[in-house]
Amino acid sequence: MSITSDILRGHTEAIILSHLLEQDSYGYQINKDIMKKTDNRCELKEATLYSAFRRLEQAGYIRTYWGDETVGARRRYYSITQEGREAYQNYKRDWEEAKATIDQLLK
Amino acid sequence: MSITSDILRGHTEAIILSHLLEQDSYGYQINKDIMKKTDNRCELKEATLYSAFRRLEQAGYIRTYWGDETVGARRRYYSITQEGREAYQNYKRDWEEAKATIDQLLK
DNA sequence: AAAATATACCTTGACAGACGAGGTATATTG
DNA sequence: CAATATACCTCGTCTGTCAAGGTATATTTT
Repeated sequence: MSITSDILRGHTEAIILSHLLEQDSYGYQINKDIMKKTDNRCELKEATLYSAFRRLEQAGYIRTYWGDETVGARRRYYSITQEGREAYQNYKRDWEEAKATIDQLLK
Repeated sequence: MSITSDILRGHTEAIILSHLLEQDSYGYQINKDIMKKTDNRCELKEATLYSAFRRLEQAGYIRTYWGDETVGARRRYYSITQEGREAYQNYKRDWEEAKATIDQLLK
């Protein structure tokens, strides 16, 4: 069983930022890593991922650069900015509070 | 601070079903009760509530009947069905799993 | 008595995020 | 040489939330 789109919604950006806190990475890899981390319970579909990247960049939470691969397909790397780190803390606070609230309602 | 629409999404139906497990109730009251339960952290907007009612009824998870008020505005009551109880258990399982998964990702 | 607020129901249309389906290009494997 | 894996991307659809609007009755305030 895997996490539904409707539950995922609202967490995509936080999940990506969290991953970028560990290290810079690129779309394809982030996708695979998150699936692996969660035993395939959470899959960010490509279209979802790329639209989130666009929002995050627009917001100034991430920056991008091209990798210097000489072989294989080019990779667009993402790195989290200082604002991104702060935004992540807010996302996390929101999550902790939402989690407690929903837990309280779903007795 | 209150729960965002994007996080709420996917939980509305479960929240309503959970409330109806306690007792039959009507829209206006459910709205107030949920706000009170959560100190205004979770507010299901009216339009959101009514569209959820429609989905839940369509799915056979709730049934409705008119109250027998002789004074004041009429009330449309909702009650949870057996299928609704089963659906609730599934929502709850989904939530427990999603919660663990997201917790794992937002380190 | 008139105006405002609370109780109670409802609909319509806009918006935004997730995603299916499609596309491009390179490298490896059978 | 066809298939699969790696890697990027876009377009259009779908669905749930919600702002804004509406109706009607009862109570409270001015």
